[in-house]
Amino acid sequence: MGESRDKSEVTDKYSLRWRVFHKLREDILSGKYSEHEELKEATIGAELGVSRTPVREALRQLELEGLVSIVPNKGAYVTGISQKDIHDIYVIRSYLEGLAARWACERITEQEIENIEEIIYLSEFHAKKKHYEQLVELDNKFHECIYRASGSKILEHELTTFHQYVERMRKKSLAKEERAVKANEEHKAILEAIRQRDTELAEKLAHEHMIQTIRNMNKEGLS
Amino acid sequence: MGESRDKSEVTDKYSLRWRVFHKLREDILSGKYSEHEELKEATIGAELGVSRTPVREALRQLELEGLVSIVPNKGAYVTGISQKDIHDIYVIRSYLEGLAARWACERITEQEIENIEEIIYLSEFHAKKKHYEQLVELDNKFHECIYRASGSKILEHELTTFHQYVERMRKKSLAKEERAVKANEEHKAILEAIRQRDTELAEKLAHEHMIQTIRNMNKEGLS
DNA sequence: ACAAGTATAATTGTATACAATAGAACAAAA
DNA sequence: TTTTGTTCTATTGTATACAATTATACTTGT
Repeated sequence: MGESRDKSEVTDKYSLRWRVFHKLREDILSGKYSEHEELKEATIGAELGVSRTPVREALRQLELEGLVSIVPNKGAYVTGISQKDIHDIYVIRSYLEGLAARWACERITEQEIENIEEIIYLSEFHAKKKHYEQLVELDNKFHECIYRASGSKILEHELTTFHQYVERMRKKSLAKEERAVKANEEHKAILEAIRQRDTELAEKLAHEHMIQTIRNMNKEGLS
Repeated sequence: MGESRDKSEVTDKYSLRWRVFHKLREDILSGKYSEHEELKEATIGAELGVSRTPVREALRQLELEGLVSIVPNKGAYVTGISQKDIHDIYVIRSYLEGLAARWACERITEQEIENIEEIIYLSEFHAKKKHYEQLVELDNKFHECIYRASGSKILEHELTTFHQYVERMRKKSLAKEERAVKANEEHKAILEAIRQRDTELAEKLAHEHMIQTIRNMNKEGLS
């Protein structure tokens, strides 16, 4: 990757493996590679200007995420994720987001509540202004705050992974003002339930928030 | 790992990376390494008689599973999983197993139902005979069949990972005849609900099956 | 023409060599 | 004594070299 010195040294801070990993993930999710396509270490390395070593490490990680499947001594093949997979992820999330909200009721601190309030407040602002970039960022933060507040390392880890997984889908979803506003209102309701320590309601609302997202996704033509 | 030629050539079929990965995971989960302990590539490589390369790949994978955390240019540190983490995993599984059973209702084939019947039948036999090794194996198979029958690649992948994660806990659990018999009866009920295509009941039973497992875990002194 | 077997090439698996980084030990100055 | 700066060492990051494996192409015999 020879584009050093053009985007501040921050870019260069990341290891090659990290960059290859994210590049490949992005390319797979964006459909640059077709299903079952073979990913040859040397080829990818050459394209990205790195040796096979970081490529291999990245591929091994992607295997664990289920995005490529590796046949020993043969090669790595793109698995990709289908439209159905994305739907499944949202359904799974609907359960786990519910659980996270439930646990958050029992463990959230005043400080964390205030942080989330600020996020919601800012989201209202940016929704009005149609600052979609920021909206996605704030949506990220809202959910990650809930995950954190659940007090469960494992659940946080799972949900964060899924969350990143469907990032490109969310970007589309929130780029509709109507949905952006509604999503934020749902966030508000979830926070309120958590503040009241109403576990059942919080779980239900968080669950339904995902279901709404799925509905919205299906309404707009998919992919 | 110089123990070649003692356990049939099957053992040797696996790549070094695979072996290092599983060895490390086992060692971390069994508490051989203490929390925050540093895992040096060269040291582990020397212990296992392999070079740093497979060790590195294994560590990167373990990072994604959350068992080690890697600080760039510094090292890999054991994260391990606490008793609470295990509890959390079971609660998460209780939701996802429910979902898997629900989806299985809609998609399972006659052939798959028969396979599961056979597993249950065999489990009864081995439970009576106190063949605990086989029981764990059959318990694995039962759950994996349900995961497969759910028709969701993603859900299957998630649940399989969790399942392996808590394997050592399950071994203890099923080594009590009382629990082994009860677990099998619960399996039977779940299958019956799925056969009747009763989605609500199947989900509820699969969910409660996990809750029972948690209760049982807490009864016996934990790890 | 076709099948089987063998050589050849391409690709992954593993080991090692080299580069970059971070931390420790030590020395010098205040 | 404390602080700062420098050297040295240990460890990771990356590239390359070599080994093992798999797939391909070719040859040979029928």
